[in-house]
Amino acid sequence: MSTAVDIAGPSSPDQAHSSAKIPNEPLRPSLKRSSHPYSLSHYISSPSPAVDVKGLIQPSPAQQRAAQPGHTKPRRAPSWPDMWESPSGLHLAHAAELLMRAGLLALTPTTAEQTSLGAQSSQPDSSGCSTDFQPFLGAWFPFNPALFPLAGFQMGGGHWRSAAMGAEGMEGLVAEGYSPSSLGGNSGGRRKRKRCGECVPCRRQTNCEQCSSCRNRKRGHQICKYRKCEELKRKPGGPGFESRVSGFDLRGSDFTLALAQERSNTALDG
DNA sequence: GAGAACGTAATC
DNA sequence: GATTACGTTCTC
Repeated sequence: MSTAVDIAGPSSPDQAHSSAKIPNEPLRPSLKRSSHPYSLSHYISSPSPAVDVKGLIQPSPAQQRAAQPGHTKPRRAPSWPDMWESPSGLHLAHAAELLMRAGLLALTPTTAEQTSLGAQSSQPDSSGCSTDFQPFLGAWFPFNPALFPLAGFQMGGGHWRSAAMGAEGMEGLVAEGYSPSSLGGNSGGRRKRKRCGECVPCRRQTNCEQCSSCRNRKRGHQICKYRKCEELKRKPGGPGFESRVSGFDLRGSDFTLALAQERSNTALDG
């Protein structure tokens, strides 16, 4: 079992079976083929000396039970979906907090970051929207750009930019999930979007095997409902489509609530 | 409108 | 060629 931090949740033999074709990474190989030289584990493998990240970022007890041998069915605890797999994104908040505690996420940008990000993220995009996560975490939250290329994307002026593609003019379309090949225009009109790789469902590594999509995979040809990319759920050009990137669908949601709760717990612990 | 079924693009 | 999964159509 890998000791690398598993952002998307638990893994177990049965889950390995249930997602036989799902790699450890939550992303499809095409996204995995980023030009970025490091994996997530690379950034997490050198935790700050004061905090044991592996100890902090662990599956829930229910997941630990599920990961134990002998479980033949991914039967979940009554609390399912738990924090790690909650479609609401709570686990993202938790992970962010944990990373911050571990010093893996800076609360304030370094000078270099400010400089580089000032040239990228802080620039308003065409819609006048700048990328800033401060409202969501109560502090400047850089969403360390080094992490984004893991999915082949990186932040850029409020749009996702394909790091692998590097086609500036395509970033808007890439943000909408269109693959470069699908943008060729000679594919007969059928354009398949790709998973963003960054939303909560995309980060899930395992199929629930219980939703209708999982149960009916042969006929349905659909990905697990809990792994269905939030971006792909939206229709291109549909309402709210333009805000999907900067907001991560967490604006005003239980994301900040979870953070507040976590901080409250921390204060109590401390 | 939601979910199921199907066609098929994309990938391995 | 097999598999996965997005997009569309159909059914309720």
